[in-house]
Amino acid sequence: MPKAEKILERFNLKKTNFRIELIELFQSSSSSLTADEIKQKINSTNDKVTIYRALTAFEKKCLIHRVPDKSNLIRYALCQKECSQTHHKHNHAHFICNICSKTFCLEEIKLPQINNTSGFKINKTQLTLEGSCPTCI
Amino acid sequence: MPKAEKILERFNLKKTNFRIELIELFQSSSSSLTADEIKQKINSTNDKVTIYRALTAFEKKCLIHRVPDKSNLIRYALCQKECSQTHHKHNHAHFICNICSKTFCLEEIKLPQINNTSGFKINKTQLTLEGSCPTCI
DNA sequence: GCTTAAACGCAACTGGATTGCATAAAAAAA
DNA sequence: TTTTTTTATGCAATCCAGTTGCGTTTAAGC
Repeated sequence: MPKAEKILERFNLKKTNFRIELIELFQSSSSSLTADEIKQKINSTNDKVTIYRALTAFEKKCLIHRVPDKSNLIRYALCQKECSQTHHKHNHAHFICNICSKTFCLEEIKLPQINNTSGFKINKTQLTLEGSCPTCI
Repeated sequence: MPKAEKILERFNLKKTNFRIELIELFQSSSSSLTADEIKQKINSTNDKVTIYRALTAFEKKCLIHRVPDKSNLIRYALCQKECSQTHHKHNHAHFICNICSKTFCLEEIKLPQINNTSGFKINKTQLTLEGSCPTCI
């Protein structure tokens, strides 16, 4: 796994302490994160605005991607290597735990191939599973 | 299709003008609805709180179900006959139009069968497609 | 070191959704 | 029909995740 500093460099982002910590947090997390969870886990004195802006910047560079959330929160997970700086390419399912509400990327479950149907032009497919995660089972 | 009054009766809900109109609106809508869209389409003088509470009541009775939304709004669509008063049973995909932002239920696209995987217990599967709907294509 | 563009922090704001509580209206009971 | 009970409604206030403006700080390139 590439060092956080290297990643920021590659994406032309400044290496601030907070952003380095943020990338490391994503790398060490098995599940996705909300702004609030980030604030708690990093235990940062940073303003929430800083968190939101970092997330927006990371998303724009295709470093992280939004994942579904039960309570309609904005939730992010680290992207795979396949994602370029301009295009997200995800072909995996997402899992939402109904007990702890965390969201996980299930790389091993690939998306089904759905073709255009009755006037609908399909550009993107998303598969979201719900249940209990390994820790809550 | 059952009359709105009959439905309210069956679910032990009072037959108020607003709730009758609301059910009829859902029945005549090809796509799902947000609280705001409902207010505009019914052109009601009703307070937004009344709309939210009606939606919550309908959802509890399994008369409507939540569907995904791009902007994290709460969005509902009418349930199928298979839904009992206590359990939702949906096996169809949802489609989000990236142009008009409406969400549609695609009854003809069935959900793939996904089995439990590496410690995750799967209770529910959701398939969300994105692209352009027939009107926006 | 100096410059500049990106990142940050504070405060105020936005907007969808929720809560409390008093009132109105529908359904049930008398 | 009248009374009682239960449910639905309306208004006001509130909540809270997320955003915007703007002045300040800091990293990085010269």
